[in-house]
Amino acid sequence: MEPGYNDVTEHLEKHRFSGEFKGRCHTVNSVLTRIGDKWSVLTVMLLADGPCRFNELKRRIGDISQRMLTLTLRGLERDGLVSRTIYPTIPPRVEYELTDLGHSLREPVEALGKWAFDHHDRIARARAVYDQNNPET
Amino acid sequence: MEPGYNDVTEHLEKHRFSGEFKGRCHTVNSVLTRIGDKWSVLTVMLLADGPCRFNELKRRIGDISQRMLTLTLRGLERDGLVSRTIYPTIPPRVEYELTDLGHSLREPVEALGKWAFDHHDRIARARAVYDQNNPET
DNA sequence: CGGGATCCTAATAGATACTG
DNA sequence: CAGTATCTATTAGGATCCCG
Repeated sequence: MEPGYNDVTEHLEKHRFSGEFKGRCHTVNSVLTRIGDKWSVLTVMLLADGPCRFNELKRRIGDISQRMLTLTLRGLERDGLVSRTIYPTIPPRVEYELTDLGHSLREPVEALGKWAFDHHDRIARARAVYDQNNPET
Repeated sequence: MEPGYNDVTEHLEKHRFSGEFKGRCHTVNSVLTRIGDKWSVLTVMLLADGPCRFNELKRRIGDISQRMLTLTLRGLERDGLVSRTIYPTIPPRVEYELTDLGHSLREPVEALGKWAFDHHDRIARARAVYDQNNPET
């Protein structure tokens, strides 16, 4: 499992009794950390269209390395968001597909996506102002 | 701006015309990457209660280092999600507070939080199953 | 085609010490 | 109190080669 997966459960155990609110936040946080990595959300969104093979997915994402796509898919599979089906043909054919759990993630993620889209210009402006007032190192 | 902020705008520029859908995804992604870091969401959630001083925030979060809290707050401030007010008393007093933009982020984040909370047991089980079937390296 | 294994770099987190 | 500076450990991510 090489590059460290920060474990939701462990994190939960550690913080569950340190206050309901904070507990909830750490749960949110662990999920955000999980799907907030560089490729997970994009992958989930692309898989929303339907099942997809490894290399097709790779092409559609475009600038992802083979390694990261593999790791991303393994992570999503481990969390039960994506299923992996092997067709033992020659050449081999492997299809990835969103599970129900994976599909259920779309709604909140798209809500956040909408927020991002609605406000990204405002964020960009805020950054410009900030950078203006805080000269480069 | 030391530890690299992956720049929303730049990312947007690069991907805006490579398809509306993918463009949207990259936008979502950049926002997720931003707020998906280890502390941002937790910080925003705690600030939702009202203004808070640096060290009080640090205490409430508990296991954050001074450095990371500073970096997190700077990032949030730069994105216009948090305001920083200095009261030039002795000792100095600095209050952080959510801006309107920051407050508007709460809704989608809480939606995701709810999802996380509703499904984290299912995710944990999925992981257990996966790890069962995929013995440790 | 769909990866696994390996090597390498860059980004990020934490610890510690110091400062106005 | 509210940071900055510095140093180190850990992680994420890319490149490359290989294999069934």
